[in-house]
Amino acid sequence: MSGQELKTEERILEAAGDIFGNKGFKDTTIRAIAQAANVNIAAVNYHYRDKMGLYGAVLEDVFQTGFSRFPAQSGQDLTSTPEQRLRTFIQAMFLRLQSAEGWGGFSGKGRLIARELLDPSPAFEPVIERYIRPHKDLLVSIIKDILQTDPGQQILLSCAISIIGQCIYYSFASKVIDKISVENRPTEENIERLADFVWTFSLGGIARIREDLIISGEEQR
Amino acid sequence: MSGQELKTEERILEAAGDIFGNKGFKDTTIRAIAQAANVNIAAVNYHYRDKMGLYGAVLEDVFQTGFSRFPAQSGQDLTSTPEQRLRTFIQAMFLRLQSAEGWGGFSGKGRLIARELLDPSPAFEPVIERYIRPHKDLLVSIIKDILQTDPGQQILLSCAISIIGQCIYYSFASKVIDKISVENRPTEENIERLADFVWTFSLGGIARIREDLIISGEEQR
DNA sequence: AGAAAAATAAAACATTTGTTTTAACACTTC
DNA sequence: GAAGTGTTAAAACAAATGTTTTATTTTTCT
Repeated sequence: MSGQELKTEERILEAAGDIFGNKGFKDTTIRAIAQAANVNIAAVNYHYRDKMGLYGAVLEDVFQTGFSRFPAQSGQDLTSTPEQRLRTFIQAMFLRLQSAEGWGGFSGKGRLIARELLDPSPAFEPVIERYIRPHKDLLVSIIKDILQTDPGQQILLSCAISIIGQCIYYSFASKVIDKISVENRPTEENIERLADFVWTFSLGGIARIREDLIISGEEQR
Repeated sequence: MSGQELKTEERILEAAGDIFGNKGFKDTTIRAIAQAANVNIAAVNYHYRDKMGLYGAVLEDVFQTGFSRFPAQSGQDLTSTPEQRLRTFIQAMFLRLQSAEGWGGFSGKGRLIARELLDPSPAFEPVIERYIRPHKDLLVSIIKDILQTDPGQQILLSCAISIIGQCIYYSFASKVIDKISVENRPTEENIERLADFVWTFSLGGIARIREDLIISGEEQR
């Protein structure tokens, strides 16, 4: 072995995560990954069959570690209020997307999910079923508890999209946000504050939607 | 001229907008554009110097037509409430991003902005200054009017990001949203409803932020 | 109409890049 | 320790693709 910490296969996975995240699938060259991982070009094909195979492995790895390190619900969630559960959910989302121990915020793997949302690859399909959909279901159930009524899938989903959209936009548009306002850059120190802002904003949003539901419900009588 | 409606230069611009939007810069080949535009490959280089030159022209054209067709404020905005102005702003944003007369929603140019937010190209810089920044300033001033107080740039910006994030997420993640819930797909018929949902949600969010400001303001005394 | 300029077309070029091949090396197992 | 298996390295290949060149056609201007 060539005297490095991790072995070839893992070094490739690590380097590939960063470069794929930063530049996207097409813009990433196997040669760049090989160089960053200090590995021969052929090693990539040897271990992962082809570029797409490597990408699929990266995707699975990134989601696996991200969701296990920052679960969307904490242990004592069953006893806490739905509002608190929403806070846990949003905080985890920000930490997962932005923190260095997570997907590395600015120059890291967090942008992989943004890329997949924009241009889903075949490798994303299983990730959706295993991670995204349950994640969405959890959020919807939290929202339902906050609303204290079931307004139907359409409105629940709209609420969920509004919340997720806020969170992901920070990692999505980070470069432009940075250009316009440094203070709102999702750095390590800002993460918690930004997450709590989104939390408060979303609670207000849900509350207003609830009021609207009640009003239109009364009108219908 | 080869018996087509528009002349070569414009046909290239039109085709390039769609393909760049759908597949991104790197994934788009000049040959594909030439074929879609019914034009020789060399015509692209002849009229736009190189691929990047064409991309820059597309970007400018897309933003120019988008913002002139769907301005973020209507004529009588000065007399209307800030809440109504926010509604106009959000509706315009959805129409711009999603309608067929705008940036074409699902398979169109709306995704160009998403791509630029993720990976800003040099050609985006002037677009930011000419369109994005004034657009942001307008939104911030509306929010300030709704809050009836100035909480400082940081919170104003956070509000703006939360609102913009919701809007853009629909065009950003449209493919995945479609996979999870067809009802929330931003089609022509859904646009207005979705925009009004985001509007209501955001008004609630801003209201809650305002309450928080007042509380923390009183505590400080 | 004729010359000059602009536009279009076809082919050739040069570069990048994913992949394969072949050989050398390292490690495991009996 | 030798055979076999797994891994790494260098070079070669083949396809894709942006760009240029050169020739031809069309348009414009006087």
